[in-house]
Amino acid sequence: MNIDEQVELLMQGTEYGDEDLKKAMTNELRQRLMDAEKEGRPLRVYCGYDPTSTDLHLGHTITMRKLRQFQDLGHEVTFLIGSYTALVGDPSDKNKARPILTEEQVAHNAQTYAEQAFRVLDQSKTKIRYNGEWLSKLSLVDLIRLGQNFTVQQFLARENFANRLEKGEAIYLHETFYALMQGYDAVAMQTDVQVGGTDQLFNIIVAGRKLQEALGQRPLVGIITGILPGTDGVQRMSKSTGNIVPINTGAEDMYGKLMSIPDMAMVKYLRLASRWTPHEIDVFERDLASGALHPRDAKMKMSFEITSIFYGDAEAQKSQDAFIKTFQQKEVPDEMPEYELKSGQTVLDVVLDAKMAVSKSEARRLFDQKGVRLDGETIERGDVPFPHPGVLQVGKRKFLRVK
RNA sequence: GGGCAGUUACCCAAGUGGCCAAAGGGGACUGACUGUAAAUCAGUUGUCAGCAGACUUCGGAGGUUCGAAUCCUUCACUGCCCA
Repeated sequence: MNIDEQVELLMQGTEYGDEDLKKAMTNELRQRLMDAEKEGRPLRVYCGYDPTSTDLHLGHTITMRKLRQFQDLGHEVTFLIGSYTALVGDPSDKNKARPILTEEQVAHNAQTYAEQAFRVLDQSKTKIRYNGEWLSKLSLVDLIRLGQNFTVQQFLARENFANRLEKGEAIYLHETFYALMQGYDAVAMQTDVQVGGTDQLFNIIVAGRKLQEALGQRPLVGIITGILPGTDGVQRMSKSTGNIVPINTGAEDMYGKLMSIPDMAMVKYLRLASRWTPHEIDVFERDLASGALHPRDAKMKMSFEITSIFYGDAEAQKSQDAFIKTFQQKEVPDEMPEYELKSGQTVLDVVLDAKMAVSKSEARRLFDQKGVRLDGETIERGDVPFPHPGVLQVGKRKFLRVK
């Protein structure tokens, strides 16, 4: 790949919210790539992850995909675990302050986090570091010196702080330290390129670059990846919104969840989460627009690709077959949980015992709403003895083989 | 440190003594239509109970009252203004 193609690939799916900034970063990236080639050294690229939770979802992997692209182009990638910053809590893109984690939690989360990350990253080419390595050594005076590079106004101008200010919500002083700490990460690692989501724009472009410059380093190139919408296609994918595609969910579930996203979001998913090249995605987009490609088939391709990243082609194929059978041909899926019927159980008992409903009231509602079927026959009432062994279906997608 | 305002169900937000299990919106769930898409329509959305009814809930604790989300006391948390 020549430099221009590399730039195109690496800038794919980025979002700066400002054309000038994007142009500037594109140019700086091109320059860096050329310099690196001349000097015969790889670029030092990193992205930081705060191990605040253990369940990764597709949205978390966007920056990993980007790192992987750098990796494949021969650059040096560091997977930075924010062991120390997690103790502070990132105020980015939150309307509330994050809870502060204990060291044990951080250590445990970091472990599971990395395990999942290596489904995207090439483990043999990835360095893992913890920012406690250098941040824990800073003294109070050091922190104050870092703070001298910033004004309160710069922080107040930040969108998320400004929002909270306007809404009269709390902004804690310690939250402002976060950007300084992250900026210092860039300095400590002498970073050439930092990858992060749009919520990290301030931390990367303002904090990181400024500190590097102040401390005599060449300011890094910020690669700001766009936001992956959740399964609703509109809102950012996040656990609290409940629109996530989890990573550790099983191939079938992942494939199914991907099939349920709105058409609008398909291309975005490909640009941010797939291994396809910009050109391949352009073709896909064109065929979709011209009608040469049916949206359903298009989405199946997309779902296959993304599922395959995490589970491999064989599993993705199996999931696709199961999907066609269950949802397109309306047959019962091959694999489903099994349940041993105990004597005297009513249908309600089984639904509850198999955790297909949270409470009795909810189960009752499902019966009333004709949401419970046994071998395709709607069961109107829950308080009758379980009629006969068969496949119990609750709602559209919950199946249970009752024996 | 002082003054004022606020804390309601998954989220936002109404409700200022009985008509409140608590308006409205969002989200979620079910059904219809479909491509498990979107849009649309209908319904549901505290728990237990086959209608009736009972129980728990409105930041925490205590109190007034026949009766409290609503009044009082106190504690905790948040914001605003003043210092």
